[in-house]
Amino acid sequence: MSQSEMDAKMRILLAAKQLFAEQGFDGTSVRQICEKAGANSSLISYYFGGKENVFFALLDQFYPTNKLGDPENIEILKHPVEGVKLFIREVLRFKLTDPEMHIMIHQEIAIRSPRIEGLKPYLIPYWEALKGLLERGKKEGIFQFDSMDTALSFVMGTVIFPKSNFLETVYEHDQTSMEGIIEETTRFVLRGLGVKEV
Amino acid sequence: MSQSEMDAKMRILLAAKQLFAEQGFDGTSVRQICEKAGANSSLISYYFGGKENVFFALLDQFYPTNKLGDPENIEILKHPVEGVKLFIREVLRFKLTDPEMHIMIHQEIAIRSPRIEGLKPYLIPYWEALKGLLERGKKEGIFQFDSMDTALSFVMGTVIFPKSNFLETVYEHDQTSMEGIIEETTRFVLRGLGVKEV
DNA sequence: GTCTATAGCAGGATAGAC
DNA sequence: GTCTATCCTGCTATAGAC
Repeated sequence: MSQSEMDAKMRILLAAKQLFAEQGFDGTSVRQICEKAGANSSLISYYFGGKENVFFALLDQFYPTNKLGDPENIEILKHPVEGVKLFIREVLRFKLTDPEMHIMIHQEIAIRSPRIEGLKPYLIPYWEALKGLLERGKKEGIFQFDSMDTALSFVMGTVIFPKSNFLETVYEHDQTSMEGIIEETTRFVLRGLGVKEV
Repeated sequence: MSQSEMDAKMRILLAAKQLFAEQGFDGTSVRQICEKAGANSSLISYYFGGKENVFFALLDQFYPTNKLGDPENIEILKHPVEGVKLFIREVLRFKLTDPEMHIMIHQEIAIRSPRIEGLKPYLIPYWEALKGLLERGKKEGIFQFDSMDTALSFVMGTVIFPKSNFLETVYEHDQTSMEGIIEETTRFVLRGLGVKEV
């Protein structure tokens, strides 16, 4: 792959990422992407073979490798509280460092898009890991909840729901650092799960 | 409005509600709606004046009146804990009794659709009320959090994030009653906000 | 590799018959 | 009020020149 080809492809990817996040996959046209990328619209077919494949190319390019599966973290994941902390940190780090990707994925989940099937391999491992942590924590008496599904939804909603700009008039727009947000979210979740000293 | 007209309009509304929830507004065509409704596709223009107006007709028809604004609830809203309980109950009641409407609205928020402007009058009063409760609770030392925006996002994510069917393989599909879900969600949120005895 | 031009289709909306 | 037929627009994708 030549340097210029790499650039054209990458320009298309970056433009698509931004537009998908702003307007959704359906709401974004191939023409729009290429105009923003300064490329000819036929190049989408040439490089990717269609708009849908641009979406999956974005996942390959920008979705982080699952840190929760790292061997070095195996020990941490045996401790429910530390495991949940790591889980929240990883998800929020992604959400806050690449908000476009996060929003794009959130949209796909929300609209139950046909691309969900292709998304599952990227997402499911995280939620399986969380479920394992919740199960273990409940068994050990550290977490208190009745329904696993409600608990999963609780943590999921808390960590993946992005700041919605339709509430801009309600938000105070307080500036909180990434570490601050991670810390406070962790406190919300662990307290919510019934952990006493957080 | 004659009885038969009422029926045709209503059949279209119900079909649209279901399809919007399943496939999103953009992913649903006028032809599809009318086929499901057993009506001619030109009737969308005749009755509503376009697809977008079907969306807003759904809001008028099915969005609940804001119970939090009822005079009888003024006293309750002065007590942060009781107020948050009422808030969660009202939002979850809507989400669980008319999931299609809830999912449809959640989608619009997620994709930042152009219809958001028209949605705001329906939604903002709830979030303003919640913000007031959080402020008061924090001032009174009942709730503990640093960032109002993070706290708002926390409660928002918890109550509005719907069960995502892409996680069907992860969920246990435990059957919990509406009251059970409301109770457990209330516990998550109040605990998360730092309320001790819940 | 990158362009122009266009095929081919599906969408929303409407005119006009009944 | 409800239908058929059709218009127009915008989309993705591709053929083929350069």
